[in-house]
Amino acid sequence: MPDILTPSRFATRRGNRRGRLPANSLLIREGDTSDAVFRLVDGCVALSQMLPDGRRQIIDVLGPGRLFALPLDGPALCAAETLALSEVERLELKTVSPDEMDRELRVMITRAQMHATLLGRKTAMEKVASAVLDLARQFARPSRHRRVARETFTLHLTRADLADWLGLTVETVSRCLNQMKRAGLLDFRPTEIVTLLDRPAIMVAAGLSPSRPASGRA
Amino acid sequence: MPDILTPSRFATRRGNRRGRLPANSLLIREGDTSDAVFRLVDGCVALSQMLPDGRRQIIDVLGPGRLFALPLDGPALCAAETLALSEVERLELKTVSPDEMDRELRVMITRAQMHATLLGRKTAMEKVASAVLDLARQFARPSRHRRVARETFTLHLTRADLADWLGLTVETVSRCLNQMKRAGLLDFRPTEIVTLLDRPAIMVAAGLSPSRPASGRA
DNA sequence: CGCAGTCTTGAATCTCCTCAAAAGGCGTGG
DNA sequence: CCACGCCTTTTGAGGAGATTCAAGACTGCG
Repeated sequence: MPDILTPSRFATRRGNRRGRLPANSLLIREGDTSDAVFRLVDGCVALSQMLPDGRRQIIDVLGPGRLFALPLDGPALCAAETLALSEVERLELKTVSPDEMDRELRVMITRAQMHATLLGRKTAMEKVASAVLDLARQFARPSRHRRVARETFTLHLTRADLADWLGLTVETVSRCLNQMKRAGLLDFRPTEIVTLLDRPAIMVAAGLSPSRPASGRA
Repeated sequence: MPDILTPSRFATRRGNRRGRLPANSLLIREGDTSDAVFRLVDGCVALSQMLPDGRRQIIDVLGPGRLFALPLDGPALCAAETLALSEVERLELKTVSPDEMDRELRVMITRAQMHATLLGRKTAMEKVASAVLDLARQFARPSRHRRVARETFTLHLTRADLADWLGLTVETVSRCLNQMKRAGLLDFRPTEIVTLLDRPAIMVAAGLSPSRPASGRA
């Protein structure tokens, strides 16, 4: 169970605008409204919705730089929770430039559209491969060996998080990931450090031609 | 196959801002960019994406009043096509108030988020029931008998469109719809006029408590 | 060291898909 | 007006992919 940490409590942390939060902090509850937005400075945040019976869907996984908790019209505001130790900045709504808000809204839509195609039309394997590519871009670690360009990233999500993001079950996610590992497409030593060993093959597995961009941001 | 009708060709129709388009007109192709947006005055438009191998996902189904083809950052602009005889207004980007653009962006996000939950976490039956409720709201027909409040709407989508919207197959959509019909939840005489006979039961079938709003617009 | 939580793996089950065929609608043309 | 063809929809039977259920392995932590 995530700790609860509402926007107001967050705001009172030394009265300032910036805070460091442990993993699994619930920043926003579904249905909350507020006069502020948040910027993820470092770490990882997930936006999610729940069905009445407890089924969960993670709408988006955010990496450093993303804004969240933008005020939306409908009643369907997402819950937001950290998936890793994160640094979050609270911004008064009025202090955010319309341009920046706008840009974030567009990023959200673009990503939501791509994700809808993933959820509705891709196989389990394609979903997992697509997720790996997206996370590799958002959470890339500087490669230690400069010569071999091996992409590595920190997987902040648990299998359960991945499942809720991709519309699968934990077991299916695990099976796909290990299948890719056995096939030599990627590797994960501890479960949270993932290395892409064969990016073109992963792109094919994701249902993309090995060249296509597939980015969701500018 | 839809007729093609690019924004430029549309714009040259008598050089004016408004046009009446038959069903299955392709208004925007995936990847198009433009300096204008469109407002759906009457009819029905679907936004969709295709995977390289032809699988299609309908991102959203728009009813009268909605804006579409807003410029987005990423490469993932949707194709837009009419699903019915529609009246569409072309608006120069500069003439649209930022507020209105903003509002539409928020509607799109809210709906996209709800739809992600539907695609990732609902059963076939729940998906179809949810779709029926959404369409009933967007395409409600004035009820003839004022006394009995029977909701009726025009189903502009084919089974194939519904399938591509809900991440199902035509057959599954047909089976769910007919199952609801046999259970007395709804009726469709010609396939395109749908009547809600038992709204609470449909809401339950959609995975909602029978009271919850489930709206995606203000 | 041992417990709790996460992850992996296997076997059985089920939902939804695939394939196939028949039925219904609708416009065209005889 | 009916016949024909085309397209959409419906329905059935069988199969596949993902889920469910269940157990065991691994990891981190007190």
